[in-house]
Amino acid sequence: MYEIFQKYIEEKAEFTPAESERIQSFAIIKKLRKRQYLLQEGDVWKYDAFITQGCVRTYTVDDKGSEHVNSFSIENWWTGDRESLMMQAPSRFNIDAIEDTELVLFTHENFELLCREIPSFNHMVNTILQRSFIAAQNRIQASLTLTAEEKYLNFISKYPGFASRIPQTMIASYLGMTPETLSRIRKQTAKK
Amino acid sequence: MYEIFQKYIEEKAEFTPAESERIQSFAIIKKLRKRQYLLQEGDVWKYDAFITQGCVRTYTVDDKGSEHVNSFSIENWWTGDRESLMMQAPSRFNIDAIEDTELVLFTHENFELLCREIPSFNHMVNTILQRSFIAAQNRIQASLTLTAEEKYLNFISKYPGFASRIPQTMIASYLGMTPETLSRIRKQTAKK
DNA sequence: TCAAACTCTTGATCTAGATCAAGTTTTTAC
DNA sequence: GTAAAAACTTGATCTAGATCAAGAGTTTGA
Repeated sequence: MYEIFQKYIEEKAEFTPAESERIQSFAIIKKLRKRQYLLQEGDVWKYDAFITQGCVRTYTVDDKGSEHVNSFSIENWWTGDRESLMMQAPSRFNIDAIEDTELVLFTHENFELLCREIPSFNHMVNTILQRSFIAAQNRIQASLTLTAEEKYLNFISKYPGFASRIPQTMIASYLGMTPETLSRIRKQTAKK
Repeated sequence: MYEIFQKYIEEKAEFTPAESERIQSFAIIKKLRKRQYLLQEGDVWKYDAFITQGCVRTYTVDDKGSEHVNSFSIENWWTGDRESLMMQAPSRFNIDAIEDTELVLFTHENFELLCREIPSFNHMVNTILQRSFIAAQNRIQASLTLTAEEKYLNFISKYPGFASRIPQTMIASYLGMTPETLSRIRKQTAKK
């Protein structure tokens, strides 16, 4: 499924055939079965990972054993733990597959090499990072200003399609509320 | 106060004298009096802004007129609205000075030019962006997992010194709680 | 320098959402 | 195909933190 990644980068920037080949030469294809881990808490994350098919979640587990979902990533998105990658430190996060998933991985050394060698690749990566940062800012803003119901409505309007493929329990966790609260909200909003 | 910025970039990367001069040639020095705006909601943000002295806050105002503080930035940090900058769209944020403040501004065109011309500048900017993203992720994680008291303790341990120069009302807003709640938490924790 | 306007504190009360509990439906795995 | 395990729903009750209110500092600006 490398073609999906190929198509993605060609939409974002221009590459010569030689550059495309260079990029592909570093790509590692990885498949995950549903529930399989991509990263476990305590391990150091070493890749830049792009999803070509499927869906993963990034979450932490607290002292009481409850899970807190930090993010979902589906096809045409990136995943991983940037903090662990950058600091070369053990990750606080777990990442596992919600569905059978296919990814394209690059070791971070190779990824940085590509950034240095290919200006348009570097520029693309930078743009993606900026967008990720903006999305994170918006999520913070939402968590400060919205009620539980507004958070849910905001979520489904921002990510239509997610609600149908991700269990409600996980969505509730992502939104910072209990599954019971989400269930009641859904009942409420369905009426309207 | 350009020297403070000079010192900052030299700690982050290596620059030839010609490069340093090139960077400085684009710098705009800006001073803000306490309460003065750097950016008002509805305006398009056009700069990359570094604080050499002082402190600003970034916040939104909701329909009911209440303010929600998104972030504080002090000397040796960057500020601005990346979303407005990137999309060239009116900002949802206000940025104003909590203290008399001095900044170094670059128009975004000049800033991008510097990124293209000077690889170490580009690399530095990229690193900063990555760190900002990581910080945003951590803030999301904290907002999902911590109680009000834990959020406050986390804040003062992460940003010692902030508590003494920023009004409590604003800190409460940043942490997503009311000033009354923060006041009570401070009373509680002072005892221990 | 002094009144007006903020800022912080403390108490009383309220409420959105959490927790606990139990039943129902859906998914999974052999 | 079916039993066990998850996932979801619904109701009853509880609680962290919000809201409302009022007094005590502190800052500010003419």
